[in-house]
Amino acid sequence: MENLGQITEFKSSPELVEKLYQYSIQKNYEPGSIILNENANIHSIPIVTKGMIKVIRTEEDGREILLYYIKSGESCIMSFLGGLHNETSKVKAEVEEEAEILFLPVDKVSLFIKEYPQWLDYIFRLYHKRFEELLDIINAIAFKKVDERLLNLLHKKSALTQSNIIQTTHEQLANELGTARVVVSRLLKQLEENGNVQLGRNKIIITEG
Amino acid sequence: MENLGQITEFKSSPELVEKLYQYSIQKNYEPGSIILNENANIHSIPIVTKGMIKVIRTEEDGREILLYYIKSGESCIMSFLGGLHNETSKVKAEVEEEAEILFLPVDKVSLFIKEYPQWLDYIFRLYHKRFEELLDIINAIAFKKVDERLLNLLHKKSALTQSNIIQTTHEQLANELGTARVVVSRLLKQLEENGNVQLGRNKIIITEG
DNA sequence: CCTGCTCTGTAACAAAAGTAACCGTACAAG
DNA sequence: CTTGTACGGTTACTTTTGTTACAGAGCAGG
Repeated sequence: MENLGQITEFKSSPELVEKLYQYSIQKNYEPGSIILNENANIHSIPIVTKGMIKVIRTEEDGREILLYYIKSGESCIMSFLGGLHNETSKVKAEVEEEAEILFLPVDKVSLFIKEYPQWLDYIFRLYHKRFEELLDIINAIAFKKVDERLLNLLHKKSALTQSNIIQTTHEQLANELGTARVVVSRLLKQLEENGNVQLGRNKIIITEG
Repeated sequence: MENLGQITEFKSSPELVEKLYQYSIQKNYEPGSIILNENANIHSIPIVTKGMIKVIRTEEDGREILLYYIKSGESCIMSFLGGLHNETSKVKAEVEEEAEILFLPVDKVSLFIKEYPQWLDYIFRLYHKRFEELLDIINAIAFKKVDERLLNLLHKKSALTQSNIIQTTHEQLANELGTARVVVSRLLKQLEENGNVQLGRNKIIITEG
């Protein structure tokens, strides 16, 4: 998705698409860049047009947990509400894959809601999606064991990158799951023994499913 | 709150309030009633005008976890989005305190969005609130130990009922925290020894804070 | 006053996850 | 080639939470 015109809700309104491009500022980011920091003020909302971003919740002591990914064509809906209410961000957003992002000033966000019903539909759809993802996360951390969550995460990453080779470190995975590196190493070893994965340096190969 | 006109967003539009009453069906419920079941179809969204409702996420095996409370004047925003997209509910809603609820058909929900900006403001505000509550829940179950979460829950209940005497059973608390009864009993005993609470049958008295 | 029910207290044990410490190995930079 | 650093493997141990099982306490209804 390199063109906002491809977004379902926007197909019926080229005018909206044009306005979006007109009022947004485009920026490019390398993997690892921080788009949005916890407690940062929000002046504009990001719409991802290329690449992928991950949204992370952090605890004061530095521990983190992955909430969800923002894929191309999607926006960070938390920024949206935060911006609307003039609040600071409750999450951190980090670039996972080289990304191109449009930043739309919050005043335009509100304006477009009044003028373009498609824009509101878009926002609602994303809201809905994020809500469900958060519910899934809650179920996972409340009821699932770490090994199952780990395997799920690997599958999700595999699906996102459309490859069964995952480039990451145990430390990374531990952060995203909100646990410690040793735990991940231990469980990965088990998964390898069970034939679920094959381990390498900075690399995990999924050998089933 | 017995009157929708008292809701911040609605003060500027008595017309909207009138319409809400006109198109809604009012029902009354006893504590323990289930307003909305997981996987139920959503034809109308509930607006609580009296009492309190709790929203619960359940796992297939019967385990549950409390998400948040819907207080008087608030609505179940999950139903809203679910209704909009013609989906089934992902959560269960149970009456905590004797409640009076207005049910507004989903088609009216969409209609009002177009006609009354206040209605949209209301929806956005609730969305925002729920989102933050979900984030808090995630932080709690990911990073906090059960004893801390238990104490938090007790304080929350105390604040909601404006009383430091909490009427509940250990079983109840365990369900809301997504853990087992023995665990809660054990931790409550510890809290009692630490002087945080005083225990009785069907009753917990908070003795500090 | 007895009976049956629900609620609570405890013990003993198992499983899962967290923590600390240490070592070897791959890899990049010099 | 050497050296420093990041990464992964492993051990030993603690803490936390889950599980099972059972006994006593309070309470309502007959």
